[in-house]
Amino acid sequence: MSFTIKDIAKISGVSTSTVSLVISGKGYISESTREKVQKVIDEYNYRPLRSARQLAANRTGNIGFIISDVHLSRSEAFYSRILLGAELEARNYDTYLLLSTVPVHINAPDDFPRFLKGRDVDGVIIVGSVSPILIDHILKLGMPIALVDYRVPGLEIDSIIMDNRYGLSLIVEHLVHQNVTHIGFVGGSFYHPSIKERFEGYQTAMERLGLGDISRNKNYHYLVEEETTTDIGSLGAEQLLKTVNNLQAIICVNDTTAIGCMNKLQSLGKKVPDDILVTGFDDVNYAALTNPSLSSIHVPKIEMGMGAMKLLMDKIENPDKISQTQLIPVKLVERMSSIRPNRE
Amino acid sequence: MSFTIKDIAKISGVSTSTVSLVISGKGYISESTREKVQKVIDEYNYRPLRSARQLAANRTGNIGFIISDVHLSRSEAFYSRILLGAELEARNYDTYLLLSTVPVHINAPDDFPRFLKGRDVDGVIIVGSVSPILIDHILKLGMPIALVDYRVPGLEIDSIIMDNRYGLSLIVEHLVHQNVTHIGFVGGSFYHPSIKERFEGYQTAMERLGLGDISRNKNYHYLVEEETTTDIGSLGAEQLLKTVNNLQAIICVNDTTAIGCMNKLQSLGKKVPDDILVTGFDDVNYAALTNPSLSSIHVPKIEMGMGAMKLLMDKIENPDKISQTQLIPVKLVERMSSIRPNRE
DNA sequence: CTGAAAGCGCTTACAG
DNA sequence: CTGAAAGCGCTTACAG
Repeated sequence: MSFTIKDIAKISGVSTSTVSLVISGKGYISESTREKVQKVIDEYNYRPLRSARQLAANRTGNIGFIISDVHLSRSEAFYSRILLGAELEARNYDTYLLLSTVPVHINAPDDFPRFLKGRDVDGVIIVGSVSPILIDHILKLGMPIALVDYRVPGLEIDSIIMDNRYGLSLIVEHLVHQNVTHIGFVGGSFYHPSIKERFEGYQTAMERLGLGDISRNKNYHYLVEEETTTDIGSLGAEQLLKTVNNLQAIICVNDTTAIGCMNKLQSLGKKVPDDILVTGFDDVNYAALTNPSLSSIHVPKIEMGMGAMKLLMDKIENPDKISQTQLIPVKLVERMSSIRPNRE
Repeated sequence: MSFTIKDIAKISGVSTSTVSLVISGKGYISESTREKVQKVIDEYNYRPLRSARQLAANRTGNIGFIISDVHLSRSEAFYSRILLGAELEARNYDTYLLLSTVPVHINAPDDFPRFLKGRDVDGVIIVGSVSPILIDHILKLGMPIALVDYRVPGLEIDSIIMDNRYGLSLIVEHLVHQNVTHIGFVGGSFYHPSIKERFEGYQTAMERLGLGDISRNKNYHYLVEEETTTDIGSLGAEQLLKTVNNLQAIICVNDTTAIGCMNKLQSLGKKVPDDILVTGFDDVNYAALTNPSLSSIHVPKIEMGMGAMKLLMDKIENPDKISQTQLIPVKLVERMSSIRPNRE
């Protein structure tokens, strides 16, 4: 068997309480004692047994990471970065992440993540939109939640969201500065707040720049009540081309749709950026690899994941803390797809 | 607080031992007692606390799932299905999967998954090729391993692999039956055994069908010491076209390279399948969505993940069991990309 | 087939 | 600042 806290205590000549205190960093320990004990711990490479620790401290040491199956498969490049960020931060808390996908529409309690049925996590991070039934259920369990890229207005839950409206205003300004004014928008279902905010950001920015007639013109935006896929991007491009004269640019609600959009434009004989400018949102890692490279709004995904983990652990340690919403800043990344040629 | 085993014992009028036995299904319990206790458990929706259980039984209840960062990012569609399979099976053992990526080349112990440093898993599943240093280290820890899509000859480790050679013979036969004989091969680094086996399968099948002169002709295959990406597929297509007269078909080592290959062929004005046939391997979920749809070798990924989990749990319960290698059968899926038009 | 009891390896008031 | 001791909620020989 491995060493236990008793062994370490005996070797160091102190009590197990003292060893425990040294490890956890809690309480007051004289510097000399701490050093003495720490030396023994290091020497024997001692690590406390998780399950014993958990049992005694009434913590599981696990955090649930929940995402809808549809989001994960549709925007894997986006959400997997958030998972990575959360995992990186989890290491600082000596916590493990338990990943679970859930159906978009929860029908039965059977669809809940199984770590919820046991008492196997101390809290959960939920990424993207998810059934209100699930959130309700977790709340009733009294379990802390941190939301990423989602919000439930009216509920007291920590959340981390990116500044979608601001991102859209950056794009619109970038285009208008190039004297591009006939700007279409391809979006998706408002079920996801980010999608809605991006569309609203488009409208607000257009109106602010005196292009309100365009942003309110039905022909200028193609929205579908579906998940944002490359297909939606293709359909949107086709549709806008059909209904709008003199279309100069298409703002896509995210990079995935932008890629579908560019492919469709090219297969219809329209060159990007020569004939039409295209932009995305999220700046997923393949955005720089498309041809032409895709202009996008950079979203710090890793940081969002880390932030969620921090918020959650903070909430677990201080249950009475007031919940907050963090708005993560974004920035424009100009690439080939949105640079108008021969501007001079 | 929640109910404990003591509460259940008191309510049912038995001892905690009996309740424990009912839950675990171990030992002999009279049917009537079992029913009585089970009823109370169901009624109060009792679930034993993991950490207590783990502490008492000296099990962590966790399994580590290790994959190299490069594999995961290159073949995400393939390996994520294996993860899903393992997760599905994990539920049957009431076990959680702890996911960790590792660098392809481990340099320092710091690169090891952190669940290895603690004693936080009962065993690990390793997917794809991984540094021998890591495997050595785990073996020294005395921790059971199950390998998926990888093998270390000479070591006693359970492994699950697909029948790569047989898959390749199916492809070659399928092509030759259509009177296609000028068949090239695009592959990757032999660091990964599957890649090597597929190439060898190609050679063996070609020779068996009397086309040995082709399979041994360097001009007929493009192999690079790199991860198999779409780029490799493009390069391979270009290269084979350049060096081989009358090229009729290209067998790609997996679907990813096949997609790069098809794109390149089309951009060079060659039609698939009219001018050249193309095949892949793995049958990832987007293989059916390419244009033309891609013929491939179907690999039961979910089943492989489940199988690995079973092998591993079996090994954990019976440490003296002899390790085995399971060869998973594969089958050809004929789609448009390999059907020669106007055969009649 | 079932119960009493020890023990798993920690944490945490409590006392000093 | 440190130690003795109780207790976390289970499992598992052991006895009967």
